[in-house]
Parts: sequence; C-alpha cells; structure tokens
Amino acid sequence: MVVNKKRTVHASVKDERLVKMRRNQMIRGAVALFKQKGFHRTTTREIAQAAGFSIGTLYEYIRTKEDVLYLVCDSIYDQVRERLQGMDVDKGTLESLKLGIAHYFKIMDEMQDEVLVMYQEAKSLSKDALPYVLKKELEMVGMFETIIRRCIDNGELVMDDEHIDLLSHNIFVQGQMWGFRRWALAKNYTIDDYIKVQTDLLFTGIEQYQTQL
Amino acid sequence: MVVNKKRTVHASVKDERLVKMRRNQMIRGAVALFKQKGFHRTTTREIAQAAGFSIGTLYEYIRTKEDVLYLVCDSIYDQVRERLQGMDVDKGTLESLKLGIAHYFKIMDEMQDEVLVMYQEAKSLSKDALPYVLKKELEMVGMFETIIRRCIDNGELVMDDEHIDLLSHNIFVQGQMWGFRRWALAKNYTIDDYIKVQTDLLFTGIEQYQTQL
Amino acid sequence: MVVNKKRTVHASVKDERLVKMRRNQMIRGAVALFKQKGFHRTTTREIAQAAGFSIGTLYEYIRTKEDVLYLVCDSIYDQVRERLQGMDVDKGTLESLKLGIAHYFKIMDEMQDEVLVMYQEAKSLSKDALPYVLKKELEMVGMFETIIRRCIDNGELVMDDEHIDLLSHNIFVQGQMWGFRRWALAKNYTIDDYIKVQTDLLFTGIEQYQTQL
Amino acid sequence: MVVNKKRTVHASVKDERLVKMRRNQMIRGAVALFKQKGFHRTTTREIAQAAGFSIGTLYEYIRTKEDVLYLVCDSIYDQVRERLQGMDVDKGTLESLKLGIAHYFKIMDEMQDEVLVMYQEAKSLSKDALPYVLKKELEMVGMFETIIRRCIDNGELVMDDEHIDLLSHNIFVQGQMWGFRRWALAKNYTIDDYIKVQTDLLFTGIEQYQTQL
DNA sequence: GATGAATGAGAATTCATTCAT
DNA sequence: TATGAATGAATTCTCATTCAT
Repeated sequence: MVVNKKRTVHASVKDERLVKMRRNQMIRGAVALFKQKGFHRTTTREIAQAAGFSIGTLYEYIRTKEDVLYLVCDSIYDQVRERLQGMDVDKGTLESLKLGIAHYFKIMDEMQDEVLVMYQEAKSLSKDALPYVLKKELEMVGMFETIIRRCIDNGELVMDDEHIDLLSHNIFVQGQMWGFRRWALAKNYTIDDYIKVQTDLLFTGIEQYQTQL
Repeated sequence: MVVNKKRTVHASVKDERLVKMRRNQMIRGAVALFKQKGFHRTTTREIAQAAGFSIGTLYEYIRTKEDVLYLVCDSIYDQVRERLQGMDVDKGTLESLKLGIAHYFKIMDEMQDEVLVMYQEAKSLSKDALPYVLKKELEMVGMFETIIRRCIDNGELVMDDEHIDLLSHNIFVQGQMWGFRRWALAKNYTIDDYIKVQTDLLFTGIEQYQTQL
Repeated sequence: MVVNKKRTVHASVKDERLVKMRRNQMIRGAVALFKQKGFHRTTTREIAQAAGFSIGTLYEYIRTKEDVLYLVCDSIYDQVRERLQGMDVDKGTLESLKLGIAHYFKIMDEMQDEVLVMYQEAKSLSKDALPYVLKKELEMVGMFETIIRRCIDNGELVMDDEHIDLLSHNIFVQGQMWGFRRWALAKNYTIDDYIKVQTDLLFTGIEQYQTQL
Repeated sequence: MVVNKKRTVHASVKDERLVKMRRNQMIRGAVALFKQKGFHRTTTREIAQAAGFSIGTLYEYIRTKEDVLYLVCDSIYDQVRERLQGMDVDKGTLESLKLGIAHYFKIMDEMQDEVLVMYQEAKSLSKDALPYVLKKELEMVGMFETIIRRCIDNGELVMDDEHIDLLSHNIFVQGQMWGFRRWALAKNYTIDDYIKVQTDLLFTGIEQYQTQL
C-alpha cells in the first residue's frame, strides 16, 4: 500500500521531541474546542489556552490557524488507522468481514468527538491540505476493500469491482454516520444495536425480508 | 404527519410578497457563495451584493447573518421535500421502493450544490435554529419509512421497527453521500451507475454474493 | 510634459467628494504623526484618531497602512508642484532662474513638515508605489531643467546636457536639504540667508572667490 | 578638535575582545539586512542569524534592537572617517580641495550600501542616540571646512564664515546624494562623471557659463 | 558564554450591524 | 423602503525581550 507522504507543518522550535509533545497538547485542546464551537468560532488564543501555553508559544509550533486544523485532522486519521490495524484483514471469511465492521464501528463510537470534528471541519482545510486528508480517507476505505477482496480470493464471494468499491464506501460512511447522526440514532440504538442491525441489513439485503405472499 | 411549525425570521419590511421575493434573491445568492467559500468565509456584504441589493436592504429582511443560513437551509429542505412529493409513497411494493430511492438519488444529484451547502453548513446554525432543520430531515427520513411500512402492510416485507428505522436512515444518508463524497465517487460512477449499484447492494445484501464452496 | 497617470488607492466608499474629504483629513493627521514618530512607529489607530474617525472608517478609505503613506507622499508632491506653478518658467533669464530657486526654497521652508516626512518615509513605499512618487520627483527636477534650458535657448547660458541635468538635481536637493538638515542649518541661517548664500555659491562658484596672489 | 565621547552600549559579556568581534559580526549582518528591508522590517532574529549566532547571544551584546542601529551607524561613520583621513587637509590649495572632494565622493561610492543605510535609518535612532551620530556628521562636514579654511589661510580664497559653512555642507550632501539619488543619477553618470561635473559646477558657478550676448 | 523556548503586548485588518438620510 | 457610511469589538499573527538550562 502506497503510504501518504506527510505534509509537514513548519515549527520554529527545533527540538523534535518538544514539537511532538506541544502539538499533542495543542491537538487535544483543539479537538475539544472544535467539537464545542467549530473551527471558525474557535480563536487561536483559546486554542493556546486550552493547550496550556501562551499565544506566542502556539505560533512557535504552527504558522497559521489552519495548520492547527490540519494537525488535528491528520492526527485523528492516524489514530483511527492505528486502531484499525488490529483488524484481521487477511482471513478472507465473511465472518472476519463482520468482525472488521464491528471493530471499526466500535472505534468510531469511542472516538466520536474526534470523528465528528474531522468530519465537519475537514472541509475548511485549504486546497493545499485537503488532498492529504482525503487520501487518508481513501486508504481507510481501501482497508475494507482489501478485506472484501480476500473473501473473493478465498472463494467466499463473487462480486465485481464497482460493487466492491461502493460497498467499502458504504461501510466507511456508516461508521462515520454513527458519529454525525448520533442526534437521531442514539435515541434508538446503543452502539451494539447499531452494529447488529447495520450488519443485518448489509449482509442480508432487503429482499431477504420478503415474504412469499 | 406532524408538520413542523415554521420558525419565523423577523423582517422590518411589511409587504409579505416583497419579503418573499427579496429573500429568494438572497437565498439564491447565498447558496452560490456558501458553496464556494462556506458560511463563515462569506460576508454579509457579499450576500447582499449577490442578491442584488445593498447591505442596508439585506438587514431589512433579516436580523443576523445566521438568519440567512437558516433561510437557506429551510429553503433547501422545502425544495427537496417538494420535489420528493412526486414519489409514490403508498403503492407498497418493493418496486415502488426502488423507484422512490432512484427518484430521491436523482434529486440529490440535481441539487448537489444546495445539498452540499446544507450538509456542510447546517452545523453552524445556532442551538435555536438547528432543531427545526433536523426535524425536517427526520420528516424526509420518515418518507422512506412510510414507503417501507406500506410494503409491510402489503405483506411484501417482514421487518421490525429497528431495521425499518435504520434502513430509512441508510437510504437517506446514501442520497446525501452522493453529494458529499462526490470527490471520491464521481470518478467511478455516473448517477445512474450509483443508483444501480447502490440499489443492488441495498436489496440483495452481501450474502447473496456468496458462493457455495 | 508627460503627466504621471495616477495610481489609485481603493476605497469602499463610493461618494467621491466624501472620499476626497476623508482622505484629506487622514493625510493631515498622518503627516503630523509621521513627522513626530515616523511611519513605522505610527499605528493605524493613531492615524484614524488624528483624522477624527474610527479605525473602521479609516479602512473604508484605504486598503492597507501603506496606502496612507502613498496618499501622503502623493499629496505632498501635488501641493509642492501646485505651488511651484507660480514660478515663471519661460522667461529665460538668469534673474528668473534665481527667482525660481528662491521661490522653491521658500516653499520648502513653508512645507518643512511635509517635505521631511516625504523625504524620510518615501523609501518605505512598496516597490509598487515607489515609482509613481519618484516620477513626480523627476518632474519637479524637470521644471528646473526647463528654466535652465530657456536660458540657453535665450542665449544667456551655454551648458551641455550633463551639467544641466546635474545642476537641476543640485537645486532640487538643496531645497530638500533645507528641510532634512535643518538641525544643522537653522542655527546659522534664516531661510533668506540660506537662499542668499546658496544662490551665491551656485551662481558664482568657488573660483570666483579666488584671490590673485 | 573636540572628539565625540563614545556613547557606550551595554554588554553582559566581559571579554572586550569578544565583544568587539561579536559586534562586528552583528554589524556586518545588520547592514546587509537594513539595506535590503530597512531597520523596522528587520527582526532581531534575522540579525542574530545573519551574524551567525543565536538570539540569546545577540542580547548578550546589546540591550535593545535600537542598540544595533546605533552600533551600525556609529561603525559606518567611523569607517568613513577613517578612510577620509587619507585626505590631505592641510595643503591649502584649490587643487587639494578638488582632490579631497573626489576622494570623498569615491568613498561614498564604495560604501554605498552603508551610506544608504545610515542615511535612511539614522532617523530611527532615539532622541538619546541621535546626537552622537549627528555630531559625527558635523565632524565630517568640519573636515571640509578645515580644508577650505586652509585655502583661505593660504591666501587662495576669500570667503566669509557663512559661505564656508554652507559650502562644506553642500559638499558633504553631494557626496551622500550620490548614494541616495543613485536611482536617478546612475542612469547618466559613472562616479567619475559625477565627480567631474559636480566639481565643475561647484568651482565654476553658473555665471561662468554666461555668454556675452 | 551560548542557546533557544516562552512570553504577551501590540499591530493591522475585517466585518456584522446600525442608523441617519 | 432603500441606501451605504460609520462603527469598534474581535481576530490573527508578529516580534522584542527574557531567562532557565
């Protein structure tokens, strides 16, 4: 899998360890604020404060406010991907696909704040930064595609490219959907319900609910 | 069906016909701008200019910038819902459900600008206005639910409430998805491809693609 | 004489009369401030305040702080040039050249604040604006050149181009010198002394002070 | 001749040799930067970097940014004065005056960067430091005065104090003028042309170009 | 002596909103 | 009703200076 070359954000501070640490503080603070008020309504001073340092220090580690957003999105994707590694991609059984979906949905549930932020604010990234983030998304979609293709290789499924591709997207979006439509879903489902029902629909298809009149 | 009581936006001008006309100009201009630069990066002056009148006049028809966003979202939902009326909700066959989905996806395709705007900017609505918009969304989800329930009433399907509800949400989200993931989907699908493949997956379910080893 | 095409500074306000008036207020205030603290140490808020309006209003009439500097320089040159029109350029006698010099030096004396500002701050203009100002300077140098050439046409002088050119520059610089070396000159000379002695040196030349040993 | 008592700039570092060395590095870097962007647009970090050490170290050798400007101006004057020492001040002939002027103009040509910086930025010195620099300027003007007076003592010239004083200033300013009006002069003159024509005008005077009609 | 991370006052600029005409 | 000039709070970003290591 081709790995996305990192888009670097300029820091005035040289100590790499320090940069990493400060940026983590920054990201943690920013996620909380972005979730609460959105990127545009959050000020750089608030970000600095939430991160626990001064506005001047903030700007030692980034160049523009948008850099914060990029770092946040980048970090979230990395976290999601990292956690997704636990998934067994190679088994090649429908069961393992189900498990993968469940695993992914759980992650989306646990990282709901982050996912929501990234989901809603990524569009504010500049034309410059957006592609990096979108590429990461495609990589994640690709993980589901890989699982599905393993099933096909294994003789468990027969499916053409278009269906594979869209199915992967659907799974990916349904994971995010648990975050961005929580306002509507959380009334009726726990995450486990959601996983169960969503998996049912995904695997069984409407026609299976057909009655023979 | 409980109809959403309209949340009114205050206008200084009395002539209702005039208010409606001016607001339509405003909405048209705003949609174009919001799509291009987002709500936050669009200024009230730009909205006024795009609408064809002065900033002073703009404020004769709204109270705050957020009112414009509300009017935009409100109007988009109304348009979508209006166009959705053509759907035959009562037939109660799987075929009519398929047609309904296709119809809805087509609308989403034709109104992609508006849908994208509403989809990305609605979150900027105040806690005050958001519920009105969300309620409209639920109404639209409800339309699919209705169609599905007709099928059940008709003996074409057997499905419990949870599955019905989530299926409706899925259909709704997949319609929006054609708008907000266009960057990834448009490379591989026309809207007709999208409708076909999406319908396949929705109706058939993964297990139908299973081979008997 | 080729006239410099005006470099325009953008104003949001449309009423041209108002723009002219507000800019004059602005220029008056800015000259005083620039003289006292220089361009860089003067803030836009101070300029607005000195002009008698708010910072927001200031920015209705300019786009950047540098625009103020340009307007100031531009205006000063225009004033100098306008006042210089009174000079009789066409007479073509050495006497009229003397009168022209005296006239110019007097103007430099009366406009000492403005001249100093323009003289010291013009270099802060962007690469974009500087040429316009420099061109105006050359126009003024050209006025002296014209006077001198009239004398030559008139048969009062014989002088080649290089000498004419540099003589014009010298006169021009000596006028400014009364402004920018006031700290050294004002101790020993009134403006009338300055005119007299400077004219002596210019017309007579060192060698005329030679004694025949 | 009364010598200017040095205004000292505080250094935390004790080793005088080191202080001198570091400050020379600093001045060299600063002159280049000031020429390019002016004093105000140059940051202390840039100065430190250009000097080859850290911002912290910079502040071991100065107290404020303005100290750098003072050191720069001071150093430039010292250099000019030192190079001017080669001039034969005592000969007391018009020829030696001419040579002195040519020598001075050549120095101004060779040190054009430095002269321009000092010329344009000296005004940014505080009320505190400015007098020291101005005094140095007067000393240099005084060198020309001395030469002229020698000529008078020698019986080569007859001239009163006012004329002597202003003539010295004129010579001094014309030297600087080669630097600050280079944009206009360099098109038509080499430094040698400039020396020749300027000397002609200075010695001969306009009236000598008079024709007998 | 040297370093460079931290600081926060200060600066330019924007823009939603008002209100007199 | 329509206009658009005026306002100033709010925002991003910079940079001289300090001080712990």
